[in-house]
Amino acid sequence: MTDSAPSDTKTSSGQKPRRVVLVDGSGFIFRAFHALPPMTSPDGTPVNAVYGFCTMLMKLREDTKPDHMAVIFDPKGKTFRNDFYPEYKAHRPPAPEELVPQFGLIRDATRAFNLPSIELEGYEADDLIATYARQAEAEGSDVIIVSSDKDLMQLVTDRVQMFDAMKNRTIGAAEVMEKFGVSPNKVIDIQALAGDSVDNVPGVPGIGIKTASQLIDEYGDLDSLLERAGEIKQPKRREKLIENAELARISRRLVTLKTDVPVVEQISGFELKEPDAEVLLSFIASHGFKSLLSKVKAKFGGDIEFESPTQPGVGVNKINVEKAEYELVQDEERLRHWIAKAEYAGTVAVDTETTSLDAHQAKLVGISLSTEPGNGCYIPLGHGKSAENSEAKGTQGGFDFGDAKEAPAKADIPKQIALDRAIELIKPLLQDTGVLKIGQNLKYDMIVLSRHGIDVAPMDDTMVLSYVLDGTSHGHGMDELADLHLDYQPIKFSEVCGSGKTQITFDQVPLDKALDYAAEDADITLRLHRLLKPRIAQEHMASVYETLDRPLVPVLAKMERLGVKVDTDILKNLSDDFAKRMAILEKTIHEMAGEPFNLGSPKQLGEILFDKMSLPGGKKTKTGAWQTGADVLEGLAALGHDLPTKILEWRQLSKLKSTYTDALANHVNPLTGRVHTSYGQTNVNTGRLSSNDPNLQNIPIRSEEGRKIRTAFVADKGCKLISADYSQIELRLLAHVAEIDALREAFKNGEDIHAATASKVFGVPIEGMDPMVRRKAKAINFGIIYGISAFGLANQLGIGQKEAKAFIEAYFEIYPGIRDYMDQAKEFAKKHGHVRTLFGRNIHINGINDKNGMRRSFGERAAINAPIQGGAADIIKRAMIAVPGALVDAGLKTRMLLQVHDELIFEAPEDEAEKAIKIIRDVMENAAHLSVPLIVDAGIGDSWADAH
DNA sequence: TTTCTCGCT
DNA sequence: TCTGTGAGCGAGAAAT
Repeated sequence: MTDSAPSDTKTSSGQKPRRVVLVDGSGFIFRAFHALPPMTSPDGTPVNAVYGFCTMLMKLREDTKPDHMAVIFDPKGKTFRNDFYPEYKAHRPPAPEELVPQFGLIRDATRAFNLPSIELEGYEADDLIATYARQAEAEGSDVIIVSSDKDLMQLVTDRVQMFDAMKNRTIGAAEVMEKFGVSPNKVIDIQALAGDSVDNVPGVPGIGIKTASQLIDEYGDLDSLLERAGEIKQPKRREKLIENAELARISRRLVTLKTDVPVVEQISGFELKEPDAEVLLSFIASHGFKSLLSKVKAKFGGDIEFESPTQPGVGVNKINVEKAEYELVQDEERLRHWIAKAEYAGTVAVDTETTSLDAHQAKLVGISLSTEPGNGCYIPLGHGKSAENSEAKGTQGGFDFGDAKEAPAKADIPKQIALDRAIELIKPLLQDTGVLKIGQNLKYDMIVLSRHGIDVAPMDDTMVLSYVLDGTSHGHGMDELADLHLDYQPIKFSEVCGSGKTQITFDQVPLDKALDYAAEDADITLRLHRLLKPRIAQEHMASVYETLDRPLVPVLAKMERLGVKVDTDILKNLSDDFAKRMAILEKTIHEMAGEPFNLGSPKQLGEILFDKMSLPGGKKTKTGAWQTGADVLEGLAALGHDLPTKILEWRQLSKLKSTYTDALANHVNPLTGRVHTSYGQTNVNTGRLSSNDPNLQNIPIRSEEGRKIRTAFVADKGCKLISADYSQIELRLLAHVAEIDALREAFKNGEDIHAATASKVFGVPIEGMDPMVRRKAKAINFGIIYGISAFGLANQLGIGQKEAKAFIEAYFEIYPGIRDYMDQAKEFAKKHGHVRTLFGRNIHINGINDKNGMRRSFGERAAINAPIQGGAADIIKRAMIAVPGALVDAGLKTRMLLQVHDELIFEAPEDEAEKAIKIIRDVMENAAHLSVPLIVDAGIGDSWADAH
């Protein structure tokens, strides 16, 4: 190399030696992270360590004037040291969450500076540095190792120095002597004796650095010391050394850096190059390093300004969907390649393909990944017969399968990695705290994967991101988001699997078609993430996303996975009972009507009531049919007509039977014997959750008959159900938000809030109050939250509109702040198009500026209600995120199963239920600190009916 | 697929 | 003065 070297690289031939700078990238990022205050880039990613790294590189180039320079990183995973000492570095806690995304960025930064970014699987950065340092030294170069890691001090020589970039301090032989009390070439012996608790190097117990340096001073080196250990005068020390000689030798192997790593890149390739100004500036600008930008411009030229902040809104800043390249992964080697790629990128979009929309029964058919827009892979895992490549299948089309002998099953199954093996390989990636997993509705995939023992973390969900940003102004399905943001129409599921009767499951899809569809999903998810995530910070939604909706995803996944036990015998008995009574009612009604008709048909019923029987008060719906709602029928019943009364009874039973007792039994999962609802996190405008398949948020409670359904929701054997619900949370929130002193006082004093209101509005004492009076006040209290009108209240209470209007006026007099609050809410909504909850969630209000008066007042009522309902939803979300951890911390096995807007349901082992209830109540009541107390009512029982 | 009705908070 | 008249959901069945 010396002969062929270009003349401008100086060799040891008397001229100034060339200077090689080796940067310990992994060591630096940890120190910079802890040393520098938190910073975030415009997209909300934490970047303090990356910033520190960039300034350091700039400064280093200036100060050290290297001829060659490289940045060296620790690879992911175990190293050769773990092969002979598995405990090595085993106690390291996972990296802080804010540091995780920076691992990838720091490599990006290195490349942006046009510096080699070096790492090698199986070897620590320290070993690579050692190898390069020794090579460079042998070639007569000077070496500067940019690190302050004491493990590298063994490398210091005349030609090799260390440099602590954060303290701006050079470390030479003198500094090593100061630290270890010996010269650099004896550092290994000291470390072998003293050990290192951080890296979990054992050393010899009872011997620290001081003793070690004394001993090495006296005996020369470790081998001599161990050989002559018997000569040591202090009995304890002598024993320890003799006993632990082997431990010392292992420790020496652990701390000795490898100087003969089979490196791929050569030092000659580290020759310092000027960075591409445009690449570097765009990297720096995109991460918001303003002060660096001007420095870089001054040094390297270039002319890039900060991009003006993207206008919030839909359809801007589209990423064009360029030609994509997708790979079908069918063997372990390619899977390993993709896993490494994802580890290196630090972010990966993940999507699973399965056989069912029910995550609790779906069979995992394949996984797709994407690390960059335009790339992606699909890993088939459970494709079966007829899932051959569609072309191959086409050539088989001529065969008469009916006559042919059945081919061996294996021949029909396409080549794919065994499911268990693939899970084993991909699990570390999906659980790696250093790699962000991105999904679209990732909750589904998390449930499927959790059934294979994988807990996906950390994660981002593009569906949730979209919801936090845009509310329900549009849907958040992937096809819709792709169309909206990328102007691209992805392959539809129905194009791959068909629809209706001929629909096939994904395991029957030919691999080439499956690849196009599945890899595209991951690719698009990744692209959407790149568009949506930056908006979170720009639009100041970081708090809502980071502290509420994102951490809720794994919580919901867990709840759905657990499900709730339902006693199907109880349901069956109820069904039978309802059916009998319905049959009797049906007969009676047909007799009364004089002809048989379909009781379930509002149309036929309306014709019977109003055309045939000519009952009064008939009103028509906008489609021209008679209205037959409960209110209409109740009105007729009040006039003394029997038939409507019977219809109402029948309807109640019919509803309970079809919607609950029959339907619920069909939702019991045969594998778990429990019912697993699915929570919709992005369906409700105000921030509430919704529940579907089945909806467990509308299980009857108000009527005696309906309440029986809740007896079928039971605790597992040896367990109890706990129900904990917030008392009057929305009224309390109103009192807090609108600053209604009188209301706040009543809550602080623990008064019956409806009685208190009645007492003030109607001027009667609380003692001995007429229940009717309290009922009126209760109706007003609730009505107010929704922006009630005199008409509505009159209807509700069955009083005249004038009277109702007087009540409302009186109410506003008593609580004057309420009117102000309502006006402010409306005004805010008119101005911004949305309102905001206490916790920063924006709720879009449709029609607030509509010309149509009806639509506008609809919007106005929404503006009044949304901050209250949404604020309550935020509070219970905070509780849901905190409660499971609090229960675990208390050593309890109690688990959260269900949420019903202001109520949480838990399943607790019988003997810990009382303890659990205390913790649950405490966390829920402290989920927010308002100017009124939050109160939680909780109960224990064998069924939901008992616990409530 | 849409409409009506009704269950919950 | 008159509209139509507290909020937010999901599900089943009939009608289209």
